[in-house]
Amino acid sequence: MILTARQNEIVAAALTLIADGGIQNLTMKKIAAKLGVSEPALYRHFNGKSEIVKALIKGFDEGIPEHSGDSRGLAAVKTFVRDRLQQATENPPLARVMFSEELFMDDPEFSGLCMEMRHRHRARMCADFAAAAELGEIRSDIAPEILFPLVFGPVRLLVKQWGMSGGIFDLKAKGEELLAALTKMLAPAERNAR
Amino acid sequence: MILTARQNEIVAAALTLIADGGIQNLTMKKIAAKLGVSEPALYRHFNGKSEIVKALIKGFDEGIPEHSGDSRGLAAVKTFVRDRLQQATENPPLARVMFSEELFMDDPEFSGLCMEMRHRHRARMCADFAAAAELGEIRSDIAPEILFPLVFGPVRLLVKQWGMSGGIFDLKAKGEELLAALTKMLAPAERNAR
Amino acid sequence: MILTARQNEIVAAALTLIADGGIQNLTMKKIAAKLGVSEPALYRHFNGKSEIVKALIKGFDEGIPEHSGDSRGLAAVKTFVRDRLQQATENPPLARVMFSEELFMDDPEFSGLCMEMRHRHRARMCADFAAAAELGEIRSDIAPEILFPLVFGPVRLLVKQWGMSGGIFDLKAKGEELLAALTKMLAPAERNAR
Amino acid sequence: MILTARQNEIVAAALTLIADGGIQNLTMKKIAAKLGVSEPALYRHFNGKSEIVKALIKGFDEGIPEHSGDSRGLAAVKTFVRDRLQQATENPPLARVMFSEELFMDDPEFSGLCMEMRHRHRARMCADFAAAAELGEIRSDIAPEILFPLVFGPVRLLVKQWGMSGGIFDLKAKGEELLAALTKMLAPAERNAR
DNA sequence: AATGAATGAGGATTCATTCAT
DNA sequence: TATGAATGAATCCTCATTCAT
Repeated sequence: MILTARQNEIVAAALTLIADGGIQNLTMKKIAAKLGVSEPALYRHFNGKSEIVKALIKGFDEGIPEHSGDSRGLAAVKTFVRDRLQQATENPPLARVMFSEELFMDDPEFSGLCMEMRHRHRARMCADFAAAAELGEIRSDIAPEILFPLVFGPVRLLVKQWGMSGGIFDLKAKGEELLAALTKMLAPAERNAR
Repeated sequence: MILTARQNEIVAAALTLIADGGIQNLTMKKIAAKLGVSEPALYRHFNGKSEIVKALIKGFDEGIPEHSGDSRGLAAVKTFVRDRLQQATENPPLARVMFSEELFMDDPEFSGLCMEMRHRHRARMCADFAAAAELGEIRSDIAPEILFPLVFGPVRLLVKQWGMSGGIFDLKAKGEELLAALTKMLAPAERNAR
Repeated sequence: MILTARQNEIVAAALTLIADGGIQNLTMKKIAAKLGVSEPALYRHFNGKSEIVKALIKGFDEGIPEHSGDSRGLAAVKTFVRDRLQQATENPPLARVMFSEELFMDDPEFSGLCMEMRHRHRARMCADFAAAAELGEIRSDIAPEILFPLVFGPVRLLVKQWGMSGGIFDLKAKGEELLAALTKMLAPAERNAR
Repeated sequence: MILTARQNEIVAAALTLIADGGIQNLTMKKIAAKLGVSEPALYRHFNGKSEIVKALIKGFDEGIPEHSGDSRGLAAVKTFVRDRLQQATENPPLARVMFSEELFMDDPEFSGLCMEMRHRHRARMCADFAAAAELGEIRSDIAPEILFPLVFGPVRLLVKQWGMSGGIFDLKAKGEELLAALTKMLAPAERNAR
């Protein structure tokens, strides 16, 4: 989906508004005010409010490469995590919205979109977990579908807290601590023995 | 905080509405309709909408005993987790709201309430982690403040997914799987020991 | 009209409320709150809000003797003025309402009541002016119906300003200054010559 | 303050409504109905009800020249009075509202505005009274601050009665009678003179 | 004599959206 | 491409009043 410059401005304004005050704070009037234009002007660029929200949601996917490049297994998982942290760091409002599917979940129009994204990412990560286990990078006594919440639950919580705290701590540093701990915990039993 | 029967009905209706369609779906009109009364009737029982939301948020705390009974360390953490799962199972709408602080975060009136609760629970869990480490129940090479997201990130994610899926899987069973995995991962590296 | 003790309390509360915040501030809820009772309780004592307002308006007449006692002419006018100042001093909220017929004028139910009172007082004063002129107490080159606004316009303005200022100055003293000035101005031309 | 055509229509409608039924009668719905538009349409032209009332109050000042032109002393006072009568005659609803500060007094937002206006006019008149006394146009045995209520109390009462009576008499004619009487009463006591 | 619960009517305001210009 | 004006539907909330207790 390619957006015009104006469309990008609108989506960015919408994101900031949501980050600032939740979905309730996202009104056409406020978007227009943020851009310094009148409300009807927005309708030149989007068919309506939901189109804006949809563009915003789809924008989350941007910057998430479809494939993990040449990395595989544990490395691919870590890269994925680090990319999310990077994304949040670069666009702090995103951090407040990124993992708050419930914001959009209520509207059936958006919940499908969100679910599809979530499932896609999940499937990808599960494949990587399986590869990692096979490669002996991580312990194999935990099912991949359990590994997913084990790894991404903490990541989401961390990003959310960072967003809600207004970016009071160093997200990337804390993220690395988390990854280190996870690495330790997921290490194959033999390694523990060294 | 003791609520009258009618107040409890109102709060329950409000919870259902939020679970159904987010905060946006929580309107006085809809609460009234759910109870089969007129809107103004609600104002006999609560001073306004925010009082209802506040009562709802405070209600989360109910059923969460202040202290962990006689259990300590790891057992206390597990009990806390199981209590949350039980709470969600008993009151499914709660599962959709319980860990969605962002729903209320936008309103400064509620965000304080939520934060206080969160911090209280977190402090309690961190103390339990520290005790568990000291008792040798869990590994001691991970700081308690990292342990917290490591354990509760997955729990939150699981509960949220259960809520959003409409309770399609067995929350308690999946929760036990999660706890089992966490127990494994957090186990002290015996072969490594001293 | 004889009111019970409770009715008097209600009317007094109503007067205070109006003085405090205008007719808009007069609600059954606030009257009830001021008396520490529930709203329905008020309906035991008055048939409704308008009955309360009517009682209040009629109360203005209380303390205004039907006849000027044994005084006549200028003295009767002065007595009437002094009585009004006394009434206001004794019951400051009254000062904010006393001469604000427009407060009630809008409701046809009350405007009649007010008009009748006003006309009655006016007729009485005009008779006194005529007597005063005949007695040679005041100049006779000004028609009584013009004398009325000339004397009571200033009195009303004074009382109103006192009420609105929160009683910041000495109403009676200023009233005497006013009466003195009026006496001078109304003195028969011959007197001026002395 | 320059108002658009629509804004002027709205303010005029508001004035009529207040004149008709007091502040209680001033509702957005009724203003809208009077203009034949929907309620929300009003919000394109004013930010809210209080903005309308404020514009209305400020409008009172319009047509009141800041300075008394080239007239001074007694002439300036008379001009001011005649201007007020003219204003009322031209816009009868204004007559019912013009001197009813208590209508707005309850709302602190408006009472300040009204007081400022009143004080400004009063100061101006007092200066003119002082000048008149110095010029020997009026007697000097009455203090200017007493002269003010003496002159404007009657004027206000007259205008109010005219407004409340629905314009049943000739305001300007009665006003001239009043001015004539005041002129007589305020005339310096020539025979008394030094 | 008093209350708790309820209500229909109405209050101001905000929303996303449309339309003529 | 943008706007000013407008709107129907919805928002929360307050009003005076009634009724069973």
